Amino acid sequence: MVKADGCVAIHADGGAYKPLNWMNSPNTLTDNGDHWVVTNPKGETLTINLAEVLDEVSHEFGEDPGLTKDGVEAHLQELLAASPEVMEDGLRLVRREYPTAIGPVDLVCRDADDGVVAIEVKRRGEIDGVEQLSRYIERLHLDSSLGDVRGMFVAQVIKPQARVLAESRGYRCVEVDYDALRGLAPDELRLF
Amino acid sequence: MVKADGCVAIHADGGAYKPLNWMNSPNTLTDNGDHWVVTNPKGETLTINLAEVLDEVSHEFGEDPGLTKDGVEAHLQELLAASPEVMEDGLRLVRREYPTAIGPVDLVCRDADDGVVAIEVKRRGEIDGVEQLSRYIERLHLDSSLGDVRGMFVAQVIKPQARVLAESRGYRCVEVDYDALRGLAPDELRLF
DNA sequence: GACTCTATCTCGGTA
DNA sequence: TACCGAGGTAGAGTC
Repeated sequence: MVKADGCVAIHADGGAYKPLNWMNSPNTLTDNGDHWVVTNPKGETLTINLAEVLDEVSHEFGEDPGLTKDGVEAHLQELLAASPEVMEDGLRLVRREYPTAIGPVDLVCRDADDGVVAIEVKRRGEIDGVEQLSRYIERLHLDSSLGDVRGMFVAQVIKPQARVLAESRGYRCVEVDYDALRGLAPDELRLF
Repeated sequence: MVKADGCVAIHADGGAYKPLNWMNSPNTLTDNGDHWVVTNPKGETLTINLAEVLDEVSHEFGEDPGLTKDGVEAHLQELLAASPEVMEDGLRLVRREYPTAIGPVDLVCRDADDGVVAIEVKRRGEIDGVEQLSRYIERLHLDSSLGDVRGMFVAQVIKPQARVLAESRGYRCVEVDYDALRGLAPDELRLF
């Protein structure tokens, strides 16, 4: 199996996981008819002798959409959506993944005074997360139906630089404990 | 990719080694047209939604010949054949894989006194290796052209029980250092 | 980019 | 059969 990045894998007809032999990209494949030679910049060589060719097919698959994993940032967001009061007393969820033209806002809530709060959720709170929140808030301000929008930056750990930037822009910073949150969540969100 | 043992692997178009997702055999695959459901006895489920089918090919490959690895017992035997004096002064190779009716003897040599020596080579010397050597020597004694045959048991490590048995039968025990042997071998046998 | 840690790890070896 | 350790580990997350 030769993939789009040039890597080569030789699979046996059993055992899903590991190829018999392989070479990762970057490499170069030379097709010599009855044998292929694959070499990489480290000077390693993989020679494949072809005894018989039963089939040979090739397809273009285009961009790899990749995988999105469950149980990390998405799961943290889910837990916070289920228990907004953990972040601030009186907070109520308006919606998760609130759509804007520049991407969805993780959480939009209303506070005890009915003011709109835009919340950016990260596992590790760093500067780029604060910038992201700023862009969303700027965007939400254009939506006159929401009135004034307050920002809140929520993460398991917020780095000092990120905290300074966020607070200088008037965003509240909240650190949350993932495990405690998990214990607090309603049964249907718990994994055990 | 579905293999002969029923295992299923979903590969992205890059990164040779690891599938995006997979399920090992034993399992059962149910083809529901637009989606496949793979389940295993542990109760785990893998559901594959088919967005588009570009190609579908199937081949019978027959018995898997497997892989034989270099650098293990066969390689040790090769190195010893190239340097018999490592095992005993004056030893000269007669031949490797000396054929008998019950299988090949790893090495047959002649010692300084021109006596025939049958040698069993193992990575780890255990009792079954000594028994194997005994059978070969018994067999070689039937071959009157060789005269008396002495036994030698050679391994990287010889277990105490195996050593006791071998020496009680009059076989010399020799432990050899693979790495030292490798450094000692002629250039064409060296890998670097 | 270097380093650390996890894995439905796989795979081989040994008690 | 269970446990332990290495791997061309790969791959993701972190500093």
